Amino acid sequence: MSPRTTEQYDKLKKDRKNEILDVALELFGNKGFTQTSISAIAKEAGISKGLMYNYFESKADLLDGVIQHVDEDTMHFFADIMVLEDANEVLVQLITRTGKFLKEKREYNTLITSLSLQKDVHSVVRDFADKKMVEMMPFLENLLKQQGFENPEEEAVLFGAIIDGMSVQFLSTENEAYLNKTIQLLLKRYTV
Amino acid sequence: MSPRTTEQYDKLKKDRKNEILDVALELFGNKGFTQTSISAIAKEAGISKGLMYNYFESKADLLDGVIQHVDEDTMHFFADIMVLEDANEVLVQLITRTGKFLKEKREYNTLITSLSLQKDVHSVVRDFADKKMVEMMPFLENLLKQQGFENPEEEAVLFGAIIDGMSVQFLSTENEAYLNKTIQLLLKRYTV
Amino acid sequence: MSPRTTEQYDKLKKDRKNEILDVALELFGNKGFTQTSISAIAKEAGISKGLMYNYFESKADLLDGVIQHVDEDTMHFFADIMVLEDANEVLVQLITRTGKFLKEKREYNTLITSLSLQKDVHSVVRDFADKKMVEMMPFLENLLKQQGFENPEEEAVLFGAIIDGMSVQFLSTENEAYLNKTIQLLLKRYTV
Amino acid sequence: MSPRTTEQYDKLKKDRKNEILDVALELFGNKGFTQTSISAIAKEAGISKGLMYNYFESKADLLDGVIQHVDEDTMHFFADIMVLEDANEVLVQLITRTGKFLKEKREYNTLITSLSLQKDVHSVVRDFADKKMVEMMPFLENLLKQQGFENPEEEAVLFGAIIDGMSVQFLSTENEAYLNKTIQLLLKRYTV
DNA sequence: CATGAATGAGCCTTCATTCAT
DNA sequence: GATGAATGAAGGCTCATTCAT
Repeated sequence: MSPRTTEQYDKLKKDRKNEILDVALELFGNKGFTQTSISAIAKEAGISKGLMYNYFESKADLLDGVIQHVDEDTMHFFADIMVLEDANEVLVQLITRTGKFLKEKREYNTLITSLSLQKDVHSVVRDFADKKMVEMMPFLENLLKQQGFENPEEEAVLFGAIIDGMSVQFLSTENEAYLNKTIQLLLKRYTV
Repeated sequence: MSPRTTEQYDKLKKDRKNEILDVALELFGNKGFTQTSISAIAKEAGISKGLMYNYFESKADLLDGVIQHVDEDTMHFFADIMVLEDANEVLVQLITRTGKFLKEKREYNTLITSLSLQKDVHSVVRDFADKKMVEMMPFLENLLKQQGFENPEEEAVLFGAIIDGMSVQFLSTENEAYLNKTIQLLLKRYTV
Repeated sequence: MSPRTTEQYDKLKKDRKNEILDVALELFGNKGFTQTSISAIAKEAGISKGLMYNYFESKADLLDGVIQHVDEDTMHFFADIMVLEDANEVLVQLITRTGKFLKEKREYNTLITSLSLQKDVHSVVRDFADKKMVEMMPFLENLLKQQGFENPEEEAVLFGAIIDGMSVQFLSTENEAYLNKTIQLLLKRYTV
Repeated sequence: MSPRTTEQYDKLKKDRKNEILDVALELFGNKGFTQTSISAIAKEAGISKGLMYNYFESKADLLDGVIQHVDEDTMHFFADIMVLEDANEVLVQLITRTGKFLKEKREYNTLITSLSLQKDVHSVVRDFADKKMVEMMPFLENLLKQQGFENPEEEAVLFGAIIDGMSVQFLSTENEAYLNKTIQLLLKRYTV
């Protein structure tokens, strides 16, 4: 009889939006952004094509939404590492959580990696990549210095490359055993 | 006015095919496979759209062609390394040539990496990746053993990860200086 | 908290309806009927899309409403002219009020003119145009006869054409100065 | 066996293009630009929707094409009037040819008038309207002066209004008899 | 009475592929 | 062998209209 309250609407809308974002992430991640049609996402989400545009202004906007949505999760994933005092413990967490992150958010990582390989990358991704580099490297360097490495700067470069290589290998092959193995080796070399 | 000989025709056809493949690689690599239209390739190659189908059955077939075409180049790139006797020299060549390969065949590497991240990957790419893994690792292990590494198997895994990480970093950022730096570090660590 | 009386409701409903009609007229007139969406009207009127259908059965019905709504105004605009006894005064009023009408109800006039140019015009507009012709011409003829014109029938045709030409020129160019100038010329020629 | 020559292609393409332009003009003129879909034009022209884009880049481009196409005709319609020496003869031609132009190019005139009533008018139409005003009025003034009118400037304004009014009346009602009548009155008043 | 989520048809446009010449 | 006109199936997006609440 009476219309829904604003709160009810907001809740409903947010839930549905999240559902769409989840479906979109799965398809974008597995098939690629361009290869995934709005229709496919709508069908998978069980809604009409038109309704998609009630939640997102355009396909590009949906992509933004997907990335930001997971970015929040990502923060949670690594947030409390920064506050740890022991450098060794930070490295342990960094390595193991990266593994967990890759497994649990595989579609997201695949999507981001794919996008980063394209020339006309959405600014969101480019910004993200830049930030990662600028913020991460000095932080890493400092950790490795505390671990007693002679050339922490050089070691940080190699460490970063191993992480990225391990990631792309896992995302390409989905070989979880090999990922676990590489993580063990990282722990062995960089932590005690 | 005399008709061309069969050989001349074959030569012409091969040249033209190679030109198409070159153009296709450039566009596929920079814009992505899906984002590149047959029309665009034809126009860039200076031929008609229809003629494209004289050389390739479909867009997918063209992609196969592109990959195989560069694969031959790739072989040449690394072929004579295998016959070297000195393990150190092999590693030096392997590392430096990988750098050269990334720079000179950037579009190709971008294309392959992109494709390998997709679920519905063309079998060609999947096969290629598998082969790389199966053949490369034991070869690498052997080299590192000769270099005196205590755990050559483990070291091979890390070496491979660094190579892949370095690659994806370069392909994403196109930062050549950083690539060169990483190559130097690889040489420092794995060769004398 | 006491329920509103029926009268209050009716009043409220009428006010709201008029507001919708005003907004619709403005948008239809400036952007065109087809180019104006129900959503845009609802948003501009500050009500929900759904409520629009409480007042109007369809977009076409809303258009009907808009036209009839202004038609009432139009009557008021010209109503008391008819009762004037002096033919000269009637003409003066007819000419000057037409100018005022064009300026004050520009959107309406633009809308009507636009609609009248379309084949599949809503019957409302067609009827309106016919009526205007049938009723107006004899009335005009009579006036011009009283003003001493030798061929009042012919003069009425030209007079009507000037009015329509002046109108469409103003609606197209929005050049108010030129409109005023034409009005002065009309007064000069047809009144004393 | 051999492909068509460039000339053959050009001829074919031009013919087809003209056919599309004719159909588009008819539909745009009768139903309005926005109300006419590319599909409808293609169907009426007996070709596929996709082929439309082989001839015109977009719907807006097609509109441009339609307008320019008829503009050429328009020039021919009025071109040789300018060179006549006798002012009276020029006016006779101007009036009668305007009538002919309205009848023979009714859809075009309807389209142009419709477009000129919209705020966001395509620049082509706006330019056209401006030019008409700036070039036409002094020309008209001069003619009427030669015809012995006391206030040629004022008379030109009225003459122009009658032409425009007559036009919009005909385009709205399609009443050819009334158009002819108005033309006779114009001739009577402005020529001998 | 009032809301806005939801639908589905239709719109403009692109593109791989075919085919008459 | 070579051309580019032609097709038809999508794709992204808009919008009038309906309906559960």
